[in-house]
Amino acid sequence: MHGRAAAIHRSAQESNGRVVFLRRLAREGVSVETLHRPAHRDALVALEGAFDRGDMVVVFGRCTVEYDGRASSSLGPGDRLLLLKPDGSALVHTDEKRTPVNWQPPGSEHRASVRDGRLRVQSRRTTPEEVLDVRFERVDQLSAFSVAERAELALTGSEEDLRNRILDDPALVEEGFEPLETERETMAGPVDVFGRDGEGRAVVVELKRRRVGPGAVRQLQGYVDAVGRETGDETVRGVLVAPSVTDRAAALLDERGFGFVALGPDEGENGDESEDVDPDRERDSADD
Amino acid sequence: MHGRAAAIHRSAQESNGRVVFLRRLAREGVSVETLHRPAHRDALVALEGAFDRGDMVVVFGRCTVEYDGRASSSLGPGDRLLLLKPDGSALVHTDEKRTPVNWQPPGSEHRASVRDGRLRVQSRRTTPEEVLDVRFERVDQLSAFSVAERAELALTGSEEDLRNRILDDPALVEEGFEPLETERETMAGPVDVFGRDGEGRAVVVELKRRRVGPGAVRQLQGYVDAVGRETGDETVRGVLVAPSVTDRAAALLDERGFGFVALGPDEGENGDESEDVDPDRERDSADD
DNA sequence: GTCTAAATGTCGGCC
DNA sequence: GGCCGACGTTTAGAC
Repeated sequence: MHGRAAAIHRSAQESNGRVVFLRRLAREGVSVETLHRPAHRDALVALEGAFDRGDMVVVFGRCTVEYDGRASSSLGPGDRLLLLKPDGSALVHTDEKRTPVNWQPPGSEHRASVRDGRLRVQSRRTTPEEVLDVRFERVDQLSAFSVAERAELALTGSEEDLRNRILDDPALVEEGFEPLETERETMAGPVDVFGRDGEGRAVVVELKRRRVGPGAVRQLQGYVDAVGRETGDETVRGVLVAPSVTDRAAALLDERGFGFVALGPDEGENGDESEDVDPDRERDSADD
Repeated sequence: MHGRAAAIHRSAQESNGRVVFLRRLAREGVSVETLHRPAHRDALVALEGAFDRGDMVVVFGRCTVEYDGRASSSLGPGDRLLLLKPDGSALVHTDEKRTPVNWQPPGSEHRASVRDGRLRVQSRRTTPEEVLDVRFERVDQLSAFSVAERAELALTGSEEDLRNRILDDPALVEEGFEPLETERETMAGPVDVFGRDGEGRAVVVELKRRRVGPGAVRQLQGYVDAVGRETGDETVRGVLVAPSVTDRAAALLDERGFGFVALGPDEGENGDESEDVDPDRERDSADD
């Protein structure tokens, strides 16, 4: 469409003897442009056009990948899918795993070139300085997608939902609990919910949306210690709120004298027995 | 190519009046099959063929996404790219961010169907039970890629590299340090490096490949406490090894009397002044 | 920008 | 399969 697409058409015809397919659709604001088995030069022109238009680009082919930045990596030749987003993200996917084998975060700058008979896509960013280099020896397909319509993701079941649940009904933590502050700052970091119990003692509440291990207890311990030091109060209590705990976490909670409340972010989850439950009772007991 | 492709061709011709493009290439073990603006039934047949062959699939179009499992989410209509992998992974990408807006981990099972005039791709897994539902109102393009060649990723700059660096030259931690055990188990979790200093005192070393905050100090504290309790030794020392620390982390290290060694996983990184550096000196000092 | 912790985190390793 | 911590984590929110 307009100057860019024309340029791609022209290049396609110039591609000496190789079969190049190009299709561009524009309907309801969405357009797709695809090259099959393009010559590198044609792929290059198409890429530059897609970058200019702010398209999402998919390149599939045989390539190598080099990365250098926070760490360094090298990936030998193989078939991969490269996804380039207009926000500067780059993802290199193999046929396995949810996580890309290599990537570049949003804000990076993509550049394409042809060198040594290869299509090269470079993505660079700063702070920290990082470079991703994808060299295609063969491009099987290149597609540019124009993204017209968006929508917001609505997600439930987060830690924030758990917090709201507790602020709505503080008795879920324990009878008489009064929340005073969320994200209360301490030297060890922010406390999820800070409040007082029925007898006026300070209570640090740490929330987790899912089953927790020793890390959550360390976190709670760190906050309890920090509040203790910073207020001079030696009687600060700690309570962990989570759907469940591992054995080790339960033992640590016990050792430190922390409370545990079995509660998840969703309505349907173990919200009933909130009376300062001994963590041992929450685990699968041998006698049931 | 062979039965499957033929079936798609046939279906394509049956697609009443709609323009459908199909291309299948097979060279050097790689093949690509693409439908442009397919009717949902054609897309369905192509998807099933791709699942059978173990192809990587990309679907771009206007869709809604529902997810229910560890959390729940809903995503209104919009243009997205769906990537389906033969290992059961599913990724829904918008034109922003490195992280997919919705996904399903490896091991899930993908099923495609046509319902209510929409192409529906469902991905389900168990343990935990999770479902992803992508409903396409319009498919702009569907591509199936056969992945033939793979290669292993070689990455350097990890925490393991840092550990090896220290095991090679324990004096980097401090003069006289003797490593005795890695991944030493404690109730609070495994200690990166456990050893003794020149005076025979137990030393817990926590390694981090990058700049650390309070979390790393809490981790170290948890291990030091655990080793202290489990051995009855009150004199256990803690040392954090990382390229640098935040102010809060430095203050916590100081408070707990832990040591800090400025060292990263790579050769070129601050490996020189390893003599039990006061964390304060590692931070940007007001007077330089 | 840095800092701090959440995340449908994902992933690997060990049990 | 659960548990545990690393990860080029990424991302959001606060300062």
